[in-house]
This record gives sequence, structure tokens and C-alpha cells, in this order.
Amino acid sequence: MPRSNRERTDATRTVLLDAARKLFIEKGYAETATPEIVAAADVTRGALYHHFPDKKALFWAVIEREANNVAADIDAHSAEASSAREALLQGASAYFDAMAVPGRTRLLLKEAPAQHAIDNGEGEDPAEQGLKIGLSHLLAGSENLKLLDPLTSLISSAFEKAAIAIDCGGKRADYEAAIAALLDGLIAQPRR
Amino acid sequence: MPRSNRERTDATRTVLLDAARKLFIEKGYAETATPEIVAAADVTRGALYHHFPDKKALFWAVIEREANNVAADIDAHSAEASSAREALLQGASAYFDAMAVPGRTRLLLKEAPAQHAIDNGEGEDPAEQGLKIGLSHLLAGSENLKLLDPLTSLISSAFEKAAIAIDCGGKRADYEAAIAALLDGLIAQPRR
DNA sequence: TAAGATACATTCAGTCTGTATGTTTTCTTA
DNA sequence: TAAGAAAACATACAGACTGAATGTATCTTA
Repeated sequence: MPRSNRERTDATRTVLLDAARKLFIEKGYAETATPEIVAAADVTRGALYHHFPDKKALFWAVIEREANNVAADIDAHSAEASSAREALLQGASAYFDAMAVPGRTRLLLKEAPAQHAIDNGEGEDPAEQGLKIGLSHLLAGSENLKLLDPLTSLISSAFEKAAIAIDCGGKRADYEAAIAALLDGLIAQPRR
Repeated sequence: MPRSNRERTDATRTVLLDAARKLFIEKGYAETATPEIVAAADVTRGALYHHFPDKKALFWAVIEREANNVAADIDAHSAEASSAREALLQGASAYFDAMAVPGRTRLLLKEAPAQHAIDNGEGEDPAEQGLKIGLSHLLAGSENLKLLDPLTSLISSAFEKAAIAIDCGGKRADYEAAIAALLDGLIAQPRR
């Protein structure tokens, strides 16, 4: 059965990404060898190195696809919120929902940072952007608005830690409550 | 010049740990090959594999030594505090001081978690213990005390993120202020 | 349909890890 | 203090993996 080049490329890339995703989740990046990936995908290493410059490029392609899926999931479940506080809490809930897809936490919050540490020194995290906007509304009128950037960074890391903890069996309700407590504390408070 | 076995062992282990530490900081664990380490330490791979079961064991020995040094540094600079809030802020300052030693942030907050992700699923972090105690005092009388464990976990991750940000050039004063803002927000507040 | 481009397969060179074995130095004990 | 044991270290090797080079089949297009 003849297939167009576009179809062949799409199919091969997809089976490679799927197989790599599965193995990276199960065993991690370093412990997964390319012969194993291509065997699972039922192609050869030639195909892999035709479509990706190297093993890392395949990994980042997996990560990018997963991150896009997370963003799409969050977008799909976003509704109107009555306040900045509600918007952030709903965003948190949507985030935890999205990260509940098996493997996502491992891929995006464990494997990806692990590989990132090697080469890059942390550059503008796009995932923090939404949180930063929400926080800027929450902190409007508060002294803490001056600390928007560092607070965004710290809260973001709290979100990630919460997702990891939930993935490891922690009670989601507890972590959502803890996140809420952190956010509520930042709202303008009377200094007595 | 004759040396006792104990002296030989200590000396060899030390030069290996020092060389490995330097290279792990510069290039990361995965990118550092054992031939490179032993060359820098001026011993052979035989010596390395005599003293350590494998490359990972050497890595964890480096990490353990560094973590002990951090704990010792923090202990050395701990003073009496007049309140739970002050105790936590002083602890934060001591932590950031300790993590300011070049390479520590990379080793303990980037490389170690990266390797940890592979095999282990996060087990009781001893570094969180001190924070948990401090938080338990801060939250005494607050509704948030119920959330002590998750809050400890999230605040801890905020500390780590702050240390990383500072290590990457962020302004320490800003992150200390942000940490203070997070902690202050957790203190019992009037719900209006 | 011929020529070139693309997709894929196979082979190969270099490197790395961990093990097995050999050699030297220190320790023990008779 | 001499000889055997044990520890410390060095060397050699086997297996595996990555990435590049090269070869072949399939598709596209003029």
C-alpha cells in the first residue's frame, strides 16, 4: 500500500514519539536506550536519526508535545471566574487535572528539569506567564505587588511540588488547600 | 614515603570526591565520564572502582558530603530567635548563606534531584524536618496548622527555587522578602 | 517515465561503564 | 623480621550505546 511521504513521516514520527514517551515514563531518559525505543516502535535506528538529530532532540519533542497537550487541556477547562482569587484557584484545579494524566508529572516535572539542568540555566518559563498574570490581579493594591516576579517564581515551584506530591500518592485536596492558604496569605493584610 | 592503609584510602577517596565534585558542578553528572574524573584526580579507574561500587555511588558520596557541609554551616550560624517568625527568617538567611558556596546549588538542587528522579519516588527529605518544626510554631493557633505537612512541602520547594534563582543571578533580597511574605501570610489572619 | 529527493536500513568507529585479572604496598603473625 | 594475607591500586577486556557514514527503497515531479 503506497503512502505519501507526508503520511509516512507523520506515522513514523508518531510511533517514535509514542514509544519514547512510554519508555521515558517507565524508566527515565538516561535508562532508555535508542535500540529499545526503535524496537518498541517497530522501526530502525536509521529512522530515528533521520527524523531527529539525536536522542535528546527526540526527548524534547516528546516533552514539547506533552506540554502542548497540558496547555490545551487547561485552556479547554477554563471558565469565567468571579474574582482574582477564584481565577487562580480554578487555574490550580485545571492544572492538577491536566497533570493527572499518567506520566505527565514524571515527564514534565521530573525528567524534563533533570535534562534541562545539564545544559541550560533556566530561561523564561512560559508556564509561569499565566500564573504571573493571575497573581498580578490578586496582589493589586497589596505591598506584595512589588515582589510579583519572585513570588510568581516561588508559587510556581509550589504548584509543581504539589503536582509531584499528588502524583506520588499525596491527597490532592490537602495540596489544593495548602495552595489556597499560600495565595490567601498574600492578599493585602492589615499590619497590626 | 610509606603511608598507612587508612591514610591511603582517605587520601584517594578525597581526591576522587574533590575531582568528581568539580566536574559534576562544571558539566553535570551525565556529561562527566569516569576517565575524566580519575585523570583529574591523578589516579586510575581501578582505584575508583575499588572505593566505589559504581559511578552513581561516587556521585551520591559527593552529594552526601556536600549536604553534610550545608547542615554544618547552617548549624554554625544558628542563633536564638525571639519569635517563630524570626527563627524561620534567620533560618532562611542561614540557608541562603550556605547555598551561596559555589556549586552547592547546582549539586544539591539540580544534579541530585535529577538523578533521584530516575530510581526513587521521593522519601522523607531530612532537610524538610527543620522547616517543619519552625512552621509548626509559626502556625500554632492558626487554621493552617492542619495543613502542616503539605505546607512544609510547598514552602520547602519555594526555598529551593529561591536558592536556584539566586544562584542564577536573582537578587537575594527580593527572594528573601518573597519568602517572608509567604510566611507572614500563613500566620493566623482575621477572616473578614 | 526518468531523475532527484525523501524516507528508511545497515554498518561502522569511537567512547563509556563495569568486571576480571594482575601487581604493588601495607598489615599481621609466627 | 620474614612470609603469608589482605588491602590498595593498575591494567586489560567484554558488552553496550551513541552518532555518523553509507547503502537501498519509495515517493515526487518535471
